[in-house]
Amino acid sequence: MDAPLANNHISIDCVAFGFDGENLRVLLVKRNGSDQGGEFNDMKLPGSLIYQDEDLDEAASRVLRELTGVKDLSLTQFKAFGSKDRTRNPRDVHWLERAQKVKVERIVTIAYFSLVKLDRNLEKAVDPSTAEWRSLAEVGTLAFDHNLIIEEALKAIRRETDNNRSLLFDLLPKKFTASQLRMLTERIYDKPLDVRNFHKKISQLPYVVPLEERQQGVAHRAARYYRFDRKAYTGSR
Amino acid sequence: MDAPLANNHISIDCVAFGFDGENLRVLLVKRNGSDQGGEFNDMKLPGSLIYQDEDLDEAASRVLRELTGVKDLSLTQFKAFGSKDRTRNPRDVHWLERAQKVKVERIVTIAYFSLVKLDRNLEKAVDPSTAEWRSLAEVGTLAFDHNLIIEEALKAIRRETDNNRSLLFDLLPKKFTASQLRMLTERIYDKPLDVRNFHKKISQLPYVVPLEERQQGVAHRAARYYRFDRKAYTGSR
DNA sequence: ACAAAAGTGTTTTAGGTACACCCATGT
DNA sequence: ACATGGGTGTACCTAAAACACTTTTGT
Repeated sequence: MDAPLANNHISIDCVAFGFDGENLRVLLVKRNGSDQGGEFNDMKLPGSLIYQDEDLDEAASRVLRELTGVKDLSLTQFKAFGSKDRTRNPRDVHWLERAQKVKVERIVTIAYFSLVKLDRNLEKAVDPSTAEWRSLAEVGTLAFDHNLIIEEALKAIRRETDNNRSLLFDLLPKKFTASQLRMLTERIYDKPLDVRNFHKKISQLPYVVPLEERQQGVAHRAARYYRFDRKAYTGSR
Repeated sequence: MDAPLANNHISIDCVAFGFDGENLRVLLVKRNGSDQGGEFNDMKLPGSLIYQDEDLDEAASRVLRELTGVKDLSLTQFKAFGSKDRTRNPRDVHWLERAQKVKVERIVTIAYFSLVKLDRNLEKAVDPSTAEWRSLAEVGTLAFDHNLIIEEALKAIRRETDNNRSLLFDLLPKKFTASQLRMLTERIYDKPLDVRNFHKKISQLPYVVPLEERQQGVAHRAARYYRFDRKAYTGSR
C-alpha cells in the first residue's frame, strides 16, 4: 500500500429532466472559456465540487436549488464516473482550474438524475443567459463526459421507472391528459405505444384517476384530464 | 463558490458474491485494530483507496486480484456512498488513519459487485487468516457502512439479473443441476419457486442446455447436469 | 423397505398485442 | 365541411401460477 494516492476531487453532476408535452428536456448551464483557439462557449451539466461538511446528496440538492430556486427536487444517485480520461480534453482542465482555483488531476463525479415538472414557474426561474432547458435532440456536444452521463441517466430512469412507475408522474403537471402520459412513456422507452391498449391499461390503474375536467379551447375534441393518486399508488404496491 | 472544498478521499469497495450450492456468500477481510476498549477483531469488505493513474474499475480489479489471485473477475459499479457519517465511528477513523497513514475527513467509496464461481480453486486462494467467504446469514456487523453496502449490492444484483439473466451463471459451476440454478434464483430473489414451473421454464430457454451427464454417488435419483451456452444467450437477445 | 431428492403435465388466469373506426371541437 | 387530435372493443396469444404423484438411487 505504498503507491502514491491520487489527488482526486469529488464532484456531483445533475441530470435534471423535464417534459414539455412533446419531448424530454435536460437542464444545461452555459460555459465560457478560452483556449489556444480563442474564446469558446459551450454547455455542461449543472454540477459542483462538494464542500466540507456536505453530503453528496446535499451537494446535488444545493446545485439544483441555486439554479432553479426550487428547494426539494427529488434526486436519485445513479452512477459514479471516475475514468482518468474524463479530463483528457485540455480545454476542460484549463476551464476547471480557472473556475475552481484548484489543481486538477482527476475528478470523480457522482451523477444524479432529477425528474421535475417543467411548468412556467420553473422555466422562468432559470436565467436564460446562464442556463437552459434543452430538448434531448438539441443537446449537442457537452463538456467533459457529460454526453455520456446523460446517456447513462436515460438508461437509469428506464430502469427506475420499471421498478417504480410513480416516477413518471414527477415529470407531468398535476393534471395531465392521456396522450401526455403516453407520449412521455414513448419518449422514455423510445418506442411507440398503441393508443387503444394504452387507454385500456391506464383505465385499470387505480392510481391514474380520471377527472371530469377537460381541455378548453382546443381545435379538436377536448381531452380528459387525469391526476396521479399517490396514496392509491403506494397502496397498490 | 468560496466555501472550503472537502478534503475527501476516494476508495472503492468490492462485494464479491459466491454461491456454495446452498447459500450466497460474500468475501470479507479481517480487520485488527485497537481503541479505548482494547484490541478488536472484526471484518470488512475488501477495498482500497485509489492510486494515482488508476481508474476506479482498475482499482476494484486490483483489490480482488490481490486477494484471490484471479485476474479478470467481472466487476460492476453499482453505487457511491458518500454520507458524512460513514466515518462516524471513531474506531473506523482511527483504524483508517493508522492503516493508510492519511488524515481522514471523509471517504467517498464507489462500490462494485462481482459474481464469481466459488470453486475449490478460489476457496484455496484466499488465506483464511486474512479473508473468508461468509454466508450472508453469518456476516455480522461490519466496519463502516459495509452492511449497508451489501444490502444495496443485493438490490443491485436483483436489478441487474432482471435485465441480463446471463449474470446468474457467473455464480454457478460450468456444469450445474436444475436445483442448483433454482436455489440460486431463490436466494437472490428471496422467494420460493415452484419446481415444476421452474423445469418447464428452463426447458424452453435455448441457453440452458441439458447434458447427458448426471450426478454420481448420490443417495437419491441422480440429477441431470446443464450448461450455460453464452452464444445461444447473446443470440436470443 | 425406506429415506431423499429428481423429475414430470394440465388447467386457469392475467396481461400483452394487433387492429379500424367514430367523436367532439374550432376554423 | 373539413382538419385535428380524442377516444373506444374484440379476438388472439403468451407467460405465469397453482397443484400431486412417480422415479431413481443409496443405505
